[in-house]
Amino acid sequence: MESHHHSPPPPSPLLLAPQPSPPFLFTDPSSMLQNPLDPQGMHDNSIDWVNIFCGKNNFVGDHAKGIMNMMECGGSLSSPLSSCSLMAESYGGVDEKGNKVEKRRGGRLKKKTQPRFAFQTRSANDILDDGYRWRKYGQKAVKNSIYPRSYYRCTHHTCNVKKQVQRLSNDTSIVVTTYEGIHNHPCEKLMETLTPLLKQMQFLSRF
DNA sequence: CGCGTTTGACCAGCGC
DNA sequence: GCGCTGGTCAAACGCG
Repeated sequence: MESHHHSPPPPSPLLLAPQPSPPFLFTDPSSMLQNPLDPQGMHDNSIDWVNIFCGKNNFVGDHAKGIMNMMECGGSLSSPLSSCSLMAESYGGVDEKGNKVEKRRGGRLKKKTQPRFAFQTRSANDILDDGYRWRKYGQKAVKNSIYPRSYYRCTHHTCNVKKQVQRLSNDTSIVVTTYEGIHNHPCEKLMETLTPLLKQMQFLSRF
C-alpha cells in the first residue's frame, strides 16, 4: 500500500465549523459557526464567519474548488477526482445542539481539542495524494459501514495532524477524509509546485 | 536497515 | 458490572 500521499493544503483555520452529523449538512450554520482560533469570540469580532461560510461568496464551496484546482495542478493525484465537496465537520466547543463539548477519543472526552474538517471525494481510490506524508497507525471496522476506517498521522516529527479515511457504505464511490489539527510545517509538494511560480512572478514583477 | 503497513490488544466513555 | 464502540498502541511483518 502506498505509504504517503498528498492532501489539500494545510487546513485553513477558516475551514473549521460546527459538528454536523453525517451527511455533514449545516442545518443552522449561523447559530453554530465560530472562529476556531477564538472559540469564545473574545478577541476578534471583526471577522464575519457566518458570511464567510454561508454568504453570497460561498467561501467553503469556492475554497473546495480551490483545493481541487491546487490538487489537480499538482499533477500528482493518485486518484482521479470527479467531484469534491468540502465539509466542516467538528471542533471542540459546540455540538449540534449548541452545547459545549470536547472532542472525544474513542467515545470519551479528550482534554485538548483539535480543529477538524472533512471533505468527500468521489474516487475509486481511498488514498488521496495531498502533499503530505502520512503513516497509517490503525484501522477499525465501524458500525453501520461495510468499509473499515483508516487512521493516519502526519510523519513530520513535530506535526501532530491526523486524518481518518472512510468510504461511505451507502455510496461506495465517495471517500470521506477527516483531518484533525493543523500542520505546523509547509507542504513539501505544494512548495515544490509553487516555488517556480513564485520565482516567475518575482521575475515578471520587475517589468 | 529504515520506513511504513497490518492487525490484535488495549483503553475509556457510554448505555443498559 | 458488562458489552459495545471508536481511537490508539505496538509487535510483527513487508518492501525497497
